[in-house]
Amino acid sequence: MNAPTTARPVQRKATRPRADAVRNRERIVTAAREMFVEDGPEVPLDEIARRAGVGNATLYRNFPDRDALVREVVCSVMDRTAHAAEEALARTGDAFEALSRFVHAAARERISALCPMLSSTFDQHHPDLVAARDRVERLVAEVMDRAKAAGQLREDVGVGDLMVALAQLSRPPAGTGCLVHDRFVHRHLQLLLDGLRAPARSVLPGTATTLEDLRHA
Amino acid sequence: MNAPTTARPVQRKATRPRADAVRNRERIVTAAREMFVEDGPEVPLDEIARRAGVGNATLYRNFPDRDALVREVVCSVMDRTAHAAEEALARTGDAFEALSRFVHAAARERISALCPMLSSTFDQHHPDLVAARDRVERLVAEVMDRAKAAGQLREDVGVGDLMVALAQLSRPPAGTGCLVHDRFVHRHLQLLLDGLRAPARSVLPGTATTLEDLRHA
DNA sequence: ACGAAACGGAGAGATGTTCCCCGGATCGCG
DNA sequence: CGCGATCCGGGGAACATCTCTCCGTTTCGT
Repeated sequence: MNAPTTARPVQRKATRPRADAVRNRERIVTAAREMFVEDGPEVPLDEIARRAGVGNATLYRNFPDRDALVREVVCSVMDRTAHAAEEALARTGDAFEALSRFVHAAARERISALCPMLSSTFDQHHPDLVAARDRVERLVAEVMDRAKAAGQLREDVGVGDLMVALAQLSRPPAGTGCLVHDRFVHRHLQLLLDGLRAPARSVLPGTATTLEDLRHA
Repeated sequence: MNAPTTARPVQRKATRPRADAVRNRERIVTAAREMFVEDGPEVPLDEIARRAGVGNATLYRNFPDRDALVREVVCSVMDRTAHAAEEALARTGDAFEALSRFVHAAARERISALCPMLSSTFDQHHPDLVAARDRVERLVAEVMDRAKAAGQLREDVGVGDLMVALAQLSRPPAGTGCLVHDRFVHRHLQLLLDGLRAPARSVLPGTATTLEDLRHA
C-alpha cells in the first residue's frame, strides 16, 4: 500500500503536484473570482474554465463540485482582505487614512466576491472558512477601533456596516457586461468614507451592526 | 366588425378590460418588481406568476415576452421615483432635507429594480422608457441643484453618482433569500448622505458623473 | 341568467448546464 | 536525452430548467 523504505514519502508526494497544475489551479480561482462578482455565484463552470484558459475537465479535477470552488474563492478573497487590513495597520501614521486605504484596497481585491457566503446553499461552518472569517473580522475591527479611538471615525457604526456597504458599493451593477470602471466605485467609496468621519453629521437609524448580527439575520 | 349605431364604442371597449384583469396585471408588476430586485432580472417568469398568486398563463397573456414585463416594471419604478422627487421638491423647507427624503423614498420604491436598464438585452430606446427616464433625470437634477445652490451639497457629484450609489446600496445582497431588513439599507444611505454634505471632507477621484455618462460607458 | 372574457394547471419543446471519457501533450526525473 | 506517469482539453450524453401554449373551468358584467 505504502512505501516501506523511506519514512514519509507520502506527504512529500501529496504536496508536490506538477508545476503547471498549481498554476492552472490559481488561474481558475482568479477567473472564478472575477466571474462571481460580475455574473453572480451561479455562472456556468464551463465559462469559468474558458475564461481561465483551461479545459472544463481541469476545473472538475481540481474542484469536485461548485461549492468547493466557491469556498476556495471566498477563502482566497478573505486572505487578501486580511492582508490589506494588516498593511493598513502597519501604516500607523493616521488611523483614518489606514481605514481609507483598507477600504479601497478591499474593493480592488474584489471583496464583493464573498457575498455568496450569505447564500443558503453554502456550508458556512467549514473550518477553513471560519478561521479566515474570524481573522478578517478581528483585523477590520482593529482598524476601526483605532480610528474611533483617534476620534476620526463616528462611533455608531460597526464592522458589519462597513463590510456590507463596502461589498454593495464595489459590486458591479446587475447588467451583465456592464463593467462600470473602478473609477466610479472608488468615488462612491470615498463618499461613504466621508460619511463615516467623526463628527457624525446625522444620527443613524438602528444600531451598530456586527458581522455576528448579519449571520443570524 | 364594429357597432354602427354609437359613434366610437371601439375605444371605449379597448380601454375597458375586466376589473379583475387590471388587478391581476398590477399584482404581476408588483411581484416582478420584488423578484427582480431580489433575484436579478432573469428570475423564471413562472415564479413571478406564483408569487403574484396567478397562473403562468395570465402572465403571458398580459406580457408577450420577458422584455415587455421588464419594461413595464422599469417604467413603473421610474414613475414612482419621479413622484418621490416631486414630493421632495414640494417640501421646500430645507433643500438637503428634500434630497434626503428623496433618497430614502426611492430606496423604499425599490429603485434598484431599474438596474436591468443597463443590461444589453433590453431595448433602451422605447418611447415610454426615454420619456420616463428624462422626467426622472430632470427632477433629480433639480433636487440636487437646489441643495447645491443652498451650499448644502458638495459640488463634485452628479446625478449619475447619486443614482448608482443609491441603487447599489439599496440592492439586497446577492445571497438569495437573505432579506437584510431595510433598516440596514437606510443606515448605509444615511452614511452616504452624510458624505454628500458640503463642505466636502475629501476630494473625489474622477469627475462628476451624469446619467448620460453611464449610458455611453 | 347568459355570453364573453379571463383564469389556472399541465405538458411538449427548447435551451443550457453538469459531468465523464479518452487520445494526445507535457512535466519530472534518472 | 528518453521514459513513465501525470495532466490537459475537446466532445458528448444525461439531466435539469425555463418558456410558452392548449383547453376545460370559473368569474365578471349586463
